[in-house]
Amino acid sequence: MASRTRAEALSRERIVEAAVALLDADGERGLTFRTLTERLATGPGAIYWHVANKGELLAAATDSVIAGALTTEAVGSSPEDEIRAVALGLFEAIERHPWLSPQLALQLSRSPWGSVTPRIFESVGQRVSALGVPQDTWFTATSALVHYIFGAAAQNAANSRVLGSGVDRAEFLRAAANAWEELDPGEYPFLRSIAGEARDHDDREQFLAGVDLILAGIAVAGPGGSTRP
Amino acid sequence: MASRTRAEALSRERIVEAAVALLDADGERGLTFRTLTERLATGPGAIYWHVANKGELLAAATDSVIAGALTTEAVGSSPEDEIRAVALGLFEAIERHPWLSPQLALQLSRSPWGSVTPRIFESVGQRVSALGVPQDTWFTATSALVHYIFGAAAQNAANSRVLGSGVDRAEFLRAAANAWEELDPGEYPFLRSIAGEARDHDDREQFLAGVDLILAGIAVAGPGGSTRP
DNA sequence: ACCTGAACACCGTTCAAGT
DNA sequence: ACCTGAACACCGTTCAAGT
Repeated sequence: MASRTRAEALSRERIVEAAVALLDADGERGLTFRTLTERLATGPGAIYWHVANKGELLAAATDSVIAGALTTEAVGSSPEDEIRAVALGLFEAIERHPWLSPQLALQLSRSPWGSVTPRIFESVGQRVSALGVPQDTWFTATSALVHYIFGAAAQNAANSRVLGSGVDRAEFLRAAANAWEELDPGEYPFLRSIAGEARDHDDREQFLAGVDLILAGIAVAGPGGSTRP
Repeated sequence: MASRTRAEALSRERIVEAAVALLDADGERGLTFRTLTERLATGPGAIYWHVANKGELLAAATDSVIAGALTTEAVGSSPEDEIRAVALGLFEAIERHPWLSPQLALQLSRSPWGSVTPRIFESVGQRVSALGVPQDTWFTATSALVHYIFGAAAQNAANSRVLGSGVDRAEFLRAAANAWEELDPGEYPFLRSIAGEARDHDDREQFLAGVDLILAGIAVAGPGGSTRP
């Protein structure tokens, strides 16, 4: 214990930084107060002096990574392109840090007024408000975009996690498609029908197609108000 | 212990049923093997005979509730109306069982090829394929709808959970809107601008507006292919 | 085949005590 | 003000033993 050199004074930032490293290395089960104290060469009490509990620590780790992903915004020519860039930035952040997706969902479902969700809503919402559609559609449009980004990125992260563990991508997609094709035709006609096209698709391309679909909806639903009869 | 009447033989269904009841009563922290064995008047070993581990139990509980929500489909006149009905059914299931939303996100991000996600994709996707848009847009369209449903419902469930604990709805919305209005105008111009309209809105109405927005996008993006230049 | 229940390894958190 | 580290309550899971 005395042999371990203490780098510098403990701080909230250093703790969050270490937490992110542990999460990146081993997922959520990799982050415990035991592993954290070992890495920081302290006791649990020291961490509790800077952080209220584990939930707050996870929230802070999530917030830190998301903030980083949102600041690297490529300035696009159009609001649409900027929205695509922000969406892709979040998509890639979740791909790099797969533990983010359950965590984002937890933040969303536990305290949507926390710091992470507002940050993302603000970033997307600013571009939505620049699209030139009526203000009363801004919130709905932003919601649709943000929720789609979270969900699609989560699903993609799950795939790449499997792929990360030494599985061939083509083989994985083939296996998944085959599994879908072997579903009961009476019960799962839809999944069977799209199994073929799932076999060879580009994840990023597919993701952006969804963003574009929602952008198209915003453009058409905007001027005319609701499309519902 | 001997005083407790054992209702009938233990089974996977009885265990899942008890798990749902515990989750409904106290959320995810309400379900432990201690509370479960007490409720079922057995030991942990008995439960492990029917269920592999806690993760599988949570997945089974989620699957059971979702299956119930999907079978109560109102047969609508148009595919659009049926999609709205399915969406609203899921929305209300998540509202009734708030523990569903983190759980659905977890299922999605851990094993999208599990039983819950395919079930929902199938139900929505069947209606999407009946919309008359080209087949190569089906998957994207279904993804956008499903992810939006999950995300928006999660956010709504978080709100109603706060409201459930004896907080007045109007007061809550006012407090949230006020909090948004007090954000740094330089950093959060968008959230500030929509704070007013958040003050009085109907949750279900708002949710369906998002579904309609995506439906509009499907209709317009469908025939012409991608809208991206 | 199905169930019992003590035991195990591990976890988040607390707190009196130090500096 | 900040840190130490033993201790506590609780958790999921196992397994030899029963029926």
